[in-house]
Amino acid sequence: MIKSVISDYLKQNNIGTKLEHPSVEKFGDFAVRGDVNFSDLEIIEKIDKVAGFSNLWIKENILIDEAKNILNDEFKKELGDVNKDKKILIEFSDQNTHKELHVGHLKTMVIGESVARFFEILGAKVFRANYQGDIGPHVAKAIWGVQKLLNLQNETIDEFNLKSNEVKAHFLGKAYALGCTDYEDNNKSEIDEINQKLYQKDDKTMVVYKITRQWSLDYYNDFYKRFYTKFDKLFFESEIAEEGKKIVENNVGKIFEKGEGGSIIFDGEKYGLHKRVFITGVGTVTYEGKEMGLAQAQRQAFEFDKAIHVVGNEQAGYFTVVIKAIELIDSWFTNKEFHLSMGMVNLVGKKMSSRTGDIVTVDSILDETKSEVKLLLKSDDSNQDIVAEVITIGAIKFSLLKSDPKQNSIFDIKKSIDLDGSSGPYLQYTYARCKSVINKSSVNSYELRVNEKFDENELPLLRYFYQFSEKIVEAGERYSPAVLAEYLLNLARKYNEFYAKCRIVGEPEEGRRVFLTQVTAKIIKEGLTLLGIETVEKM
RNA sequence: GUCCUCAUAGUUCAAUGGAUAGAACGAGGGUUUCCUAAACCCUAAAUCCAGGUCCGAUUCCUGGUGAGGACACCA
Repeated sequence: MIKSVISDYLKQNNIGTKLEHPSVEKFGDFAVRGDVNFSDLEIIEKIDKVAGFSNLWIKENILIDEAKNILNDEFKKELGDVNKDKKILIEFSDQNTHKELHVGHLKTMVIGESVARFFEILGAKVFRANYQGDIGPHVAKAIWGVQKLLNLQNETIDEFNLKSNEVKAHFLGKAYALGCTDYEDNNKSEIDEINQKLYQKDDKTMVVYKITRQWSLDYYNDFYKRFYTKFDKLFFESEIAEEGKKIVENNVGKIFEKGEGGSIIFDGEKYGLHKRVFITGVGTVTYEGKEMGLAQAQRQAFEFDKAIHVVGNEQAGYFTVVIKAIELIDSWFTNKEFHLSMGMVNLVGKKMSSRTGDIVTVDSILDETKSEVKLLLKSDDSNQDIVAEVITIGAIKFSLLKSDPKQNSIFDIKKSIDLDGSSGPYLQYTYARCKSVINKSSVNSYELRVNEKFDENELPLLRYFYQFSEKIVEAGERYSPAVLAEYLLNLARKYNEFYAKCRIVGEPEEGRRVFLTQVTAKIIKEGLTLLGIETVEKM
């Protein structure tokens, strides 16, 4: 009974599973595990789910149509309806001016950009926002350090200002580290004074502040370009601080309350969370307080349906409290604010810290990876530098995207970025290989016959294509580009396997096989684009 | 101390209650008169421990153990 119901169901839906497993009992063209024992309906659901994920066996005609849809971009139309008319604000926010960029920041930038692209292909209107800390003690420390270092070098800030973005940024990083070590030892009061002056907009301090702030911004801008990210708007702490403070003050007695020493706090404990200080006893607004202003500023810039804050998971507790406060102040924000909690990037054995200098700077990764890529390049490439750059960025981005963003990851400085195996270059290489085959073949487009038979080497590849759309949707729903990254790797492996076994050009099967190659190339290119990675035609 | 994550081959990661736990790196062995060897093929190698729920648990629950993080004037 069960068997016939399932069998009919599977046949109707053109679904079946592989037959080879020892624990399956055969019947007709289809199979199911032998030891099942629940109602017909339940088992159909289960099988459907299992079959939907792997070993799916759909009639070839359906598969061929799917593949054709990919080639002529039809699949994009369907995807565009998934999040149609949704407005998503994505905030990249763990950078501070006056500090150096490290791998952790890179992860935010790379994942944020990719998630943005997923929402775009799924039909949403996306607004990329960048939120940076350009005021506060860390800035004071850096400024203090800059002044000290310039004195030592006998150089004025205007002279130094003529140097390259990179030099200035590293100098600033060094100055910040110096400020940090000295803060603990003996110059606490001096640095605190600078911090006060920053908030009071003291003229002399502001001169140095403005110049050094620009150093950071210019430097970051270079990276945004190199990593194919651009922002619709930059939000700065210094600009929203006042508004945030006002909002907090206006809600004292309602949402906020007086804490110890004249501070203003939010008592999250009423909601099962914890208490946090929004305005300090001295009257300066904290990060939490500023967030109240940021929410409003972001709403003003873009009336979003959802705001996604791409920030490390160490901020998870912080965000639950802050989001609660935002929602209580203005119910418009209810269920719109979302913290995309990302795992941290740690160094082998220790935590990364820009205070102690235990960081892997973005420059060092770029330089090291690029020089390694250049060693692998064939010498007859005319535009070597462009190719090397695309592969370098691809390798770095992919290494950050290939695992679930929520997981913490470990970065090993000694083991540089992967260039083979499960890597960006592996995909780029497979793409270039496909292009090479396509160029060698005289077949441009091949009209597949009705009931065209694909042989045993071709079929595994054909069966893989239809999953492309599904994986994009899944990756979007889970905020996990890794889902697609994994799929692309598997597809590329399938293709390379096929390539190793079958000749394409000049064979009787050339038409079909070029078709498969074209679809593979198309998926890899579109897929990599979603990950924010470019391809090269030759490598 | 309270709370939150997490624990899978030597290493880095997959597996959203289903079939034989899947890759990559590293280790060992092999493939190029032939469309790109950044590739392909073969071998060895893993679910932290103890209970529970279920026909079925890496996945859910409880308790251990271990790692990371957050817990009032930092950002």
